[in-house]
Amino acid sequence: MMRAGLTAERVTLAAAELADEVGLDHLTMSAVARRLGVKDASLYAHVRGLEDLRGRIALLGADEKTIRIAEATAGRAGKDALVAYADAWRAYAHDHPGRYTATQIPMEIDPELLARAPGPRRAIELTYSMLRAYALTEPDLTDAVRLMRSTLHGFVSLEAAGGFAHARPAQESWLRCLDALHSLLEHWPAPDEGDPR
Amino acid sequence: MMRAGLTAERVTLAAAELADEVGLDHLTMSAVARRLGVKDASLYAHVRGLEDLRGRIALLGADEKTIRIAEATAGRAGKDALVAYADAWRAYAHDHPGRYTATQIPMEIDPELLARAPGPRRAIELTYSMLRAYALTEPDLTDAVRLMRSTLHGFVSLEAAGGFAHARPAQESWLRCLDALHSLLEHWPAPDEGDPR
DNA sequence: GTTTTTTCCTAGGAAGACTAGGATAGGCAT
DNA sequence: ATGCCTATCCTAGTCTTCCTAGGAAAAAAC
Repeated sequence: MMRAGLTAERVTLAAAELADEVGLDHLTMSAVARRLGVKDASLYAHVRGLEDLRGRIALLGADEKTIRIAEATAGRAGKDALVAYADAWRAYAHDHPGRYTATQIPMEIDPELLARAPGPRRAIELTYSMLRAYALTEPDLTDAVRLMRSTLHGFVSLEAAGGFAHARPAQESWLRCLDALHSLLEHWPAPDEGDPR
Repeated sequence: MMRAGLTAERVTLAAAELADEVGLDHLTMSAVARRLGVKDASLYAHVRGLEDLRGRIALLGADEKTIRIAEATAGRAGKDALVAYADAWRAYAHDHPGRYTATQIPMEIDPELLARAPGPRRAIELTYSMLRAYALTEPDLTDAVRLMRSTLHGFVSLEAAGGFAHARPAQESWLRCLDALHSLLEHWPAPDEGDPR
C-alpha cells in the first residue's frame, strides 16, 4: 500500500484549493481527505482539526497575498505603487476567495505558527513603506495605513458579497476610488476640532 | 403539552441572539432549538434550514442597522450627518457582531423574503441622500457611495478580526478616518488620465 | 362539539469531526 | 540484507449536527 506523502503543508494546500472552489464555510475535513485520496482520520496526524486548518489557510493566504503585493509594487513609487498595490490585493482576493476569506475571520491561530509566518507582519510593513512616500508623519501615518487597508478590504469584500448592484461596473468605481485615495493621501487633512460652522 | 408559540420571526430572533453570542459560524439549528426549549425538528416548520436562517438573520441585521442609521442621521447635515452615520454603523457592528457578519456573506437569500425587507434598499438610499449634500454628480456620486461603504465596512471588519494591533487606539484612527472621508468628499478629485508626471 | 389546520414531537438516516488503537511502509543502523 | 523504529495511514467507533417523514395533540374555525 502506497503512502500519500502527506505533510501539514500539503494538507493545507489541498484545503486552500478546496476552500477557493467551494467557499471556506463549505470546507470539510472529509472533502480534503477525499481530494488527497486518504481517509479523514489520517489528516489529524498533520493538522489539529478543522479550526487549525482554517488558521493555516489564513496564514498561507496572508503570505501569498503579501508576496504578490511585494512583487507588484517593486520598483514603483507614488500613485503607480498605490495602484499596483491595490490591484494586486484585489486580484488575489478574486483568484483565491477561500484563502482571502480565511484571512478576515477572527481566529485563535496557533501562536507558534503565526510567529513563523512572515506574511501578516510584512504586509503591514509594505503598506507603511509605500505610504511613507506621501508626506505623512505619525500618528497620521498609522491612521492612513488603516484607512487604506479598510477601504481596499471593504471594497473587495463588498464586491465579493455582491454588494454592488450592477448599475455601474465595479472596475470603474475601483479606479475612481484609487484616484480618490491617492488624492486623499496627498492632502491628508489636519484633525478637525469641534464644529467647523 | 404547552406550545412554544414559534414563528419564523421568533426563531430568527433567537438565532440572531445566539449568533451574536457565539459567532455566526458556530450557529447551529440544535442550539437555536435548545434556546427555544424545542426539538430541532420543530424549527423546520418555520424555517427552511440553516442556510435560510442565516439569510433571515442577514435581512434582520440589514433592517436594524438601517433603522439605527436613519435615527442617528435624522435632522443632521454635513459632517455631523457623516459622523452620525458612521458611528451608528460601527456601533451596530459592535453590538451585534453575529448579525453584522451575516450581512456580509454572499448568500442566496429567498428572493421573496428579500423583496419584503426594506433594509438593504433603504440603506443605499440613505447613503445617497446623505452624500448628495456634497457637490457630487453621477457617476462620481455612486463611486463615492461605494467608497464610503467600503471604508466603513472595511474598518469595522478589520477591527472585529483583530486587524489593528493595539499600538494606537482604534477609536482615534476611526475619528481621523472620518475627518479624511469628509475632506475627501468635499474635494472629490477629477478622473486621473494617464501618468501625472 | 366537531372538524380542520397548525404546531410540535418521535424516530431515524446521512454526513461530518474527532479519538483510540492497530497495521505497515520506509528509513536507519548494524 | 535483516531487524528495528518511527511516523504514516487505516479500521472502527462515538458523538454531534442537519434534515425528512409521519404521527399526536393543541389551537383555531366552523
